[in-house]
Amino acid sequence: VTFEHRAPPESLDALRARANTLVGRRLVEIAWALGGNLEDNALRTKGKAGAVIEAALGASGKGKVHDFPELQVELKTIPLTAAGLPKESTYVCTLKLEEAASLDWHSSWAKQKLSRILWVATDGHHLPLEDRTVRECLFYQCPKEDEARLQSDFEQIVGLISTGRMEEVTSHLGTCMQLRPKARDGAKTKAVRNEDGDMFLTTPKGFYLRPTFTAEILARLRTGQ
Amino acid sequence: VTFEHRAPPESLDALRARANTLVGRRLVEIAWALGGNLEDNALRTKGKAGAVIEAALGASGKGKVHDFPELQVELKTIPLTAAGLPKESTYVCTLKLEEAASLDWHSSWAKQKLSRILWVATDGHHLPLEDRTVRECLFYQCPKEDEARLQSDFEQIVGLISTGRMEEVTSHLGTCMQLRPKARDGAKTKAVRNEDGDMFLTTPKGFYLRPTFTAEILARLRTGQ
DNA sequence: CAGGATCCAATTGTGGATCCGG
DNA sequence: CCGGATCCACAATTGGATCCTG
Repeated sequence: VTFEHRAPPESLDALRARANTLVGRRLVEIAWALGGNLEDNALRTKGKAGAVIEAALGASGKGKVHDFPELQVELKTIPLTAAGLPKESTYVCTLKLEEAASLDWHSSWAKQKLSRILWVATDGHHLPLEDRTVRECLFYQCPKEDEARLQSDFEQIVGLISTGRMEEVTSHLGTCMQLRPKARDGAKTKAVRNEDGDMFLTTPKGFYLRPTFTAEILARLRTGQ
Repeated sequence: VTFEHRAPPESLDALRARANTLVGRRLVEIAWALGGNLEDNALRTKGKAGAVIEAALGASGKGKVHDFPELQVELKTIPLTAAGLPKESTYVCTLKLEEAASLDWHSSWAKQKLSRILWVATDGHHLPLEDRTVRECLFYQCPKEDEARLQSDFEQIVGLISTGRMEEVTSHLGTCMQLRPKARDGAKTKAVRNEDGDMFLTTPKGFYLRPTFTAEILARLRTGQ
């Protein structure tokens, strides 16, 4: 699993053009074009499709909010079912529980990431990683209507946490975006202190887009909004 | 399982008033008031709640389209979950497959039955039959918007059958109303001949309202349309 | 059988847990 | 650990099969 990153694209049009050259190609072909491969000994493939697409498009947001910092664009690789619906929820960002009380939607990491997204949809999830293909690339600029729904979900969740009602926050909250565990097995409960000075135990959490919301977005983009 | 039927109600208001006297009562109390009981040796209770409610309200549409022929009202007893959502789909009527080609929505049995419905919703489906209660009674007059959706489902299904494409008709069709098997185990495949003279094998089928559609109807009726 | 529906095995959905590369 | 996501056991849904009464 090695390959070179391409240079960042110089404009949104250049990025979209580059993305469109990937459509229909197998992931292993894309890796070859970068001088690498996808052969490995790993038992699982989590995250590898995303890593290849990132390299091919020149995503380089190391330590930045966006994958393409100059363009303020987030890249999301999403697996589709045969029917063209998202197979999975989409990770957005982690939430620092200790900072919840001081978070505001309009300056949040979540809003920044969700405002402009290049969706790269992949196909063939019954096949080995190499043989999966890029099905379509769709550019999303978050409309006001969607932002209002996302803000509502965000504020409900962050509001409960900041008023000390963490135990009421479940993954069931949010019609577009939910809060779920985010960490590998080892990274379990830790103690955090909120701004009132209260200590509580928790596990790392992240925001995710629900598959139904992503399906709605993709459907609109396909029909030209 | 014996009880007397009450006389038919003389007006829609009388029917609604009579229905409202059942709200909150246990099914066994309703049977007692009719001089009967609900004790029996049957292993299952399918249809018994409906039979008690029919008797108590004076439904008597023997051989007629509606349960209350004078009022042109259909009675539907519907089990609810604790959250107040329908637990089951709702049977509408059977479809005579051999007549499909000559059926028209506006003169159909389905349209007639669905145009005016008294919903009697029951609660407590984790309890024995006797202890289940009547939760609410809601009168539905099918609005034009709903009728258009029902007509669309009906015509899609009937259209496929009447053009000889029975094998394409599945229970997945229809967003409001679907076609499903309707008969007990013994009543299996029989040969029918359609109007083109073609013979085909099939099983008895009936129209059912999907739980999501019924949920929408009930929610609207509760909030006063 | 027709009319009243419910039952329940199989499929779909989802949220808590987990995996990889750097 | 963080950022990239996927995995998968169990809950929710559903549609094919079935049950009772007259």
